[in-house]
Amino acid sequence: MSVKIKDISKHLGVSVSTVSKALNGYDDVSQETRDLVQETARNLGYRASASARNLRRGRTDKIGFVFNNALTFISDYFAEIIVGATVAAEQNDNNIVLYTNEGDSPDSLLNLVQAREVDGFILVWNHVPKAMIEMLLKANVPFVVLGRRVRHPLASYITPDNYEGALALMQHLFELGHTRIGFTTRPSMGLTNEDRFQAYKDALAKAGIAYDADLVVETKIEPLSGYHAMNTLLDLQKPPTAVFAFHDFVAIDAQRAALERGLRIPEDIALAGFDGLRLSLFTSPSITTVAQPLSEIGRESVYALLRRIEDNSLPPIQKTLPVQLRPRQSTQG
Amino acid sequence: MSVKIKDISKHLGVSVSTVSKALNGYDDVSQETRDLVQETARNLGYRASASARNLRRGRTDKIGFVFNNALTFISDYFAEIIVGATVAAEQNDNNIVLYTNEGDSPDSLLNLVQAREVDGFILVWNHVPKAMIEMLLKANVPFVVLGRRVRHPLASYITPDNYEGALALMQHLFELGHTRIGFTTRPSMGLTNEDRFQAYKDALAKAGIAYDADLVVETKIEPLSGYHAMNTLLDLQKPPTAVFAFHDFVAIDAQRAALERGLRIPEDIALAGFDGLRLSLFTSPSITTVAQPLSEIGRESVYALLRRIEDNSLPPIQKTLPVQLRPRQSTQG
DNA sequence: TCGCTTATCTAAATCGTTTTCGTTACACTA
DNA sequence: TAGTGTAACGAAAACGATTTAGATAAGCGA
Repeated sequence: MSVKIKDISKHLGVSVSTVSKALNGYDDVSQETRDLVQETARNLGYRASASARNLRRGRTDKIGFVFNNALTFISDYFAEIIVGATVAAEQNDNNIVLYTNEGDSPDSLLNLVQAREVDGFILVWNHVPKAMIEMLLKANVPFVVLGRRVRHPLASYITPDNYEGALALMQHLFELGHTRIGFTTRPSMGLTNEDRFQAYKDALAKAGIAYDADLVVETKIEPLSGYHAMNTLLDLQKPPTAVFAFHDFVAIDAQRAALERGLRIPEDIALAGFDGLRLSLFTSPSITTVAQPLSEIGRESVYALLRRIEDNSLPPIQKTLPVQLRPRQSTQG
Repeated sequence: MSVKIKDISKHLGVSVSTVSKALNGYDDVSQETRDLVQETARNLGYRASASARNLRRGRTDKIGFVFNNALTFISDYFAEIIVGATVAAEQNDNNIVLYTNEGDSPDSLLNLVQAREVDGFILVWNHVPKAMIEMLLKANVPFVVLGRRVRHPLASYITPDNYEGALALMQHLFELGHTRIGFTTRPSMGLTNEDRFQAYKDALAKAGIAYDADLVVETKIEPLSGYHAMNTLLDLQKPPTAVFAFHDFVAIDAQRAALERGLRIPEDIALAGFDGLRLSLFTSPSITTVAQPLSEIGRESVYALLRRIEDNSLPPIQKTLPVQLRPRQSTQG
């Protein structure tokens, strides 16, 4: 059996309360006994039982990380964020507990909330339903939405700057002389898509280029959606000279479509993605993209959540982190 | 405040013990009250407090997943395994808690053990020091090493079949007519490297080809190691016609070195990697590799660990999962 | 009717901490 | 000298479940 507080108490002939206080930094214990307690605790290899401690303190020092397991697909995203979050949590004496949540069922999350296995949640989903946000707020559960903006004024989130990133990307394409630029949307991605799309339109307007609805193609979350989108664009009477794909996987698919038609990239058609997945660096040509600060997003989400756990009545934390344009061969040659 | 067992008890006018038993499937409670209890539990939204339950039962229903955060680098590996593990854990009413363990310090792991925050550990490291294995065995902590073989007869592990995979890869190269095959080793990877290397040598022997030490180059875990290795091999007086890289990242680096020299792949030099990272599919040419059953490895590790948690005195579980050759352009054209 | 078994329930101990509220002893002040 | 303040400690009550050991009542056979 493992060593308990009682063992230290007996070993030293002091009460358990004194031992506990000595270990937890209370000030009504003499320096002498404090040292003694800490030393024997170390010698005996004592570590407080997490369950007992949690039960009494009403805190678990654990953070729930709820993800939609479709994320495996974009493994860079998942891995870097989660590692960033884990490290940040550990530095604050917390740990991350993983939960998958398939089908966005509010019930299952509600369960987690009520079991109080964790002090709060980081939600990593493509789309967080409004009903879920309302439910979490009503239940007064600390939570942070990671990786996407949420429209609710009371919800906390940490998001990459999709708008500015897309703007920078458009600027990059303008500088290379493109005026006819295609865009692949993905409406199912909610505000992430909306922000990138809005930046696309705003950039055009600011550059004095008329918006052409023909140049905007919708893609779904499925293999080859980028492939088809690119073909649609190239089949236009007046095809674009550059394509801004909603994200890197779409871009990779789109690239294949263009190459199969014998087009040269970027000479015949330039191409850019978004998110900064490592994949986009290894394609040939490598694909221009906008990199998200993944590990920082993970870290900041943990910080934000910890603050909310500290005091959930504070105003929500809504943070937009800067992204970085990565010009590569697919636009620059 | 959340609803407790006492609330149900008061609500129905029965004792807390009856409620607890009704919920936990004891047989000394009538069907009638059992139904009643379960229904009100549902209505009131009751979920047992994890800490209280854990404290009393001496189990946490949580599995520690201890990883070396260098794993971010091979994000496919990390993401797929961890998602597989999480799903498997959830299906068995368990959850995964993440721990990073930098510097292989035995102390920090010992701490985790003693805090009994989890019922057991899955270790995901490049190299698990023998001292750590001994320590865990001595402390009688259930654990499973994931992704690599361990020499200790009492340690449990789940590993891909590195030997058979490498053998299949060599066979593939032989069939394509190669007899002069380079190999990049990575001694720091312990048995994983050893198994792949041994298969390389055994395959040569079986094919009646003399082993040539010049064709074996050592690489380290650092960027460009594959690049340098390939250059070394190509600088030989009699360079190989094919190179088997220890793993996909090395292969990607190696590929770049060959392409920069103006060589054609696979005509001038064929190339293969190992592990089946998605990256190797998107390079140009795509790289032949041996795919690990990642999500299965995660899942099986959880199963194995749960069985050890059930009874840690059983003989260790040592499982080798089949891998799959993925022939691609870098060998076949 | 008595005793025995069985079915159902309850009281109370327990898990290992933290934390509140006393208690003691001693020094110091007026 | 009585009173007061303070430093250091301890007893005991939580925290919210599970589980053991008893209690009660009903059912049944003799």
